[in-house]
This record gives sequence, C-alpha cells and structure tokens, in this order.
Amino acid sequence: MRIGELSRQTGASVRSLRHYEEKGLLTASRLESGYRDYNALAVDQVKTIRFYLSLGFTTEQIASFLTCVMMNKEAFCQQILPIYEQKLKELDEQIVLLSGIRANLTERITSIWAEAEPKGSREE
Amino acid sequence: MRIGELSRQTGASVRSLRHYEEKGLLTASRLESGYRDYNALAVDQVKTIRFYLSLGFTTEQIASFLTCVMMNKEAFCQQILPIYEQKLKELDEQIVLLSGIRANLTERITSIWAEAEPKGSREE
DNA sequence: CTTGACTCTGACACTAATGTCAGGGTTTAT
DNA sequence: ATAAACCCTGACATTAGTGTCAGAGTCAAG
Repeated sequence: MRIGELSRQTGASVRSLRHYEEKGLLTASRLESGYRDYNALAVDQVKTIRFYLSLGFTTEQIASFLTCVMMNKEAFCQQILPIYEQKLKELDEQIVLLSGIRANLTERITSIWAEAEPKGSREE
Repeated sequence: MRIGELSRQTGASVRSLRHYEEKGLLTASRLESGYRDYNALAVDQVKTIRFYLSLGFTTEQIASFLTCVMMNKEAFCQQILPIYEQKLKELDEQIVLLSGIRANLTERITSIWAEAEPKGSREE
C-alpha cells in the first residue's frame, strides 16, 4: 500500500510516517514512480511505534528494540529491560518534581484565599 | 551594578538576565557606555523571577503578576490566582498522565521478569 | 599604551515529533 | 486529455529558556 493508505489505517500523519522512516523505525520498498510501497505488516508496526511513543520513548530508543519486539513477544526481548527501567526512573523523578511543585502551589493558593477572606471579614 | 555582578549575586547567567529583560521582567538603566546599570532591588527581583520559573511558569505568565508581587505581598495580588489555578490544573493532568504511563511500564517490566525467570512455572 | 576583563547586539543551537509550505512529478477517474 | 488527488524531497516553524559564538566597544590596572 502507499503512504496515504498506511496513514489512514494507522492514524499517523503522512509526515510522521516519513519521519519514522528517517529515524530507522520503518522501511518501505519503492514503486517505479518512487512512491513508497508498504506491506501489510507495516500497519502493526506503525501502531507499535505509536504506542511506544505514547509511553514517552524517543524514536532512537524505540529503534533499539523495535525489531526484536516485532519478531517476538515483547517479554522475550531482554534488551528492552534497561531501557524500561531507565524510563521508570525518569518517570519517578518527574512525578516527584511535579508533586513538589504542586504542594508549593497549593500552599500559595491557600494563603491567598486566607488573605482575601480572613475569618469574620466580608467583602463585596 | 553591572550585569556581571548581578549574575554573581543571583546565580542567573548573564545570558538569562538579558533574556528576562527582553521578556519584560527586568529593566535596567544604561550607563554612558551603553552598559546596563541595575539597582540593588534587582537582586531580589531576579531571585523572584527564578523562583517562579522553577515552579514552571513561563516568562509571559510571570510578567503578568511580577510587578504586583514585587510591590506587595504575593497574597495581595488577586490576579495571580487564576494563573495559579490554571497551573495547578496542568500539574494534575501531567501527574495523572505520568502515573498512567508509569503503571503501564511497571506492568511490562513485571511481565518480562516473569518470562525470564518463571518460578513455580506455569509456563506452557 | 597595552592587556585582559567586561559588556554590547545579533544570531544560531538545542530537544523532538509534527505541521506546513513550495515546487514538482504520478496516478486515477472523468 | 485533463483535473483532482496523490506522492516526492527539502526546508523551516513550533516550545522556551539557556548556551555559545562572533565581532566590536569599554574600562581598569600595569
């Protein structure tokens, strides 16, 4: 199939599909016209790519394990583990950071409310 | 004081100080030479700017309430409230998103371990 | 007077996936 | 045959703060 059809079947924009190819995540043979020609497996592959992107992996990271994942069950690809654990570490750090900011912000909001409406005071 | 001194006293790079000025967060008079000349209040102001940046506000957002905050207690600046609440909403969305990804990832890691070391194996 | 530290403006780089445009070739349907 | 729809490459923009460089002017100390 050509790139427009693959785009429709996967939800990825044509631009993105070309980008995945540029990053080594997706390959296509070429028709005589120079148009990309994808086989049916490409649909699954693109969906897999987009799934990992949604988990926050970069195309470079995905490239490092995608071949294995497409050929085996994910659980069979040992090289994916350190990448997952690295990502998990980043996520935890990020969540801690955001939670700290959130706490600070909440406290500030509370203070402003307290200042605006001190007990017993009434403003119009 | 000149920009290098302000940089030393605040920890902000010279580049950043010029950027804050460009974004309307910081003003300086000019010496005959064209050099920026900051007064002593600038130190506090820059520290305040950096604090709000660390909370994740953009220079544009900070610009909208910095003048009030520098002249009053923060709690006195009513216009800051909707911005705080907007930020809080974004933080919550972000934390929920990351937590979801984290859960997914944790599950995957567990699966891989299970596959690699099937104890009490219920393996086919 | 010279050297070195300081400052100025302006510009490009970076992250990373995606949008969008330009200018041109191909396929398909009428 | 012609128009519409499709595809190609290449390039620049986006976010937002910061790093870094170039080329030039200023200032203080020897």
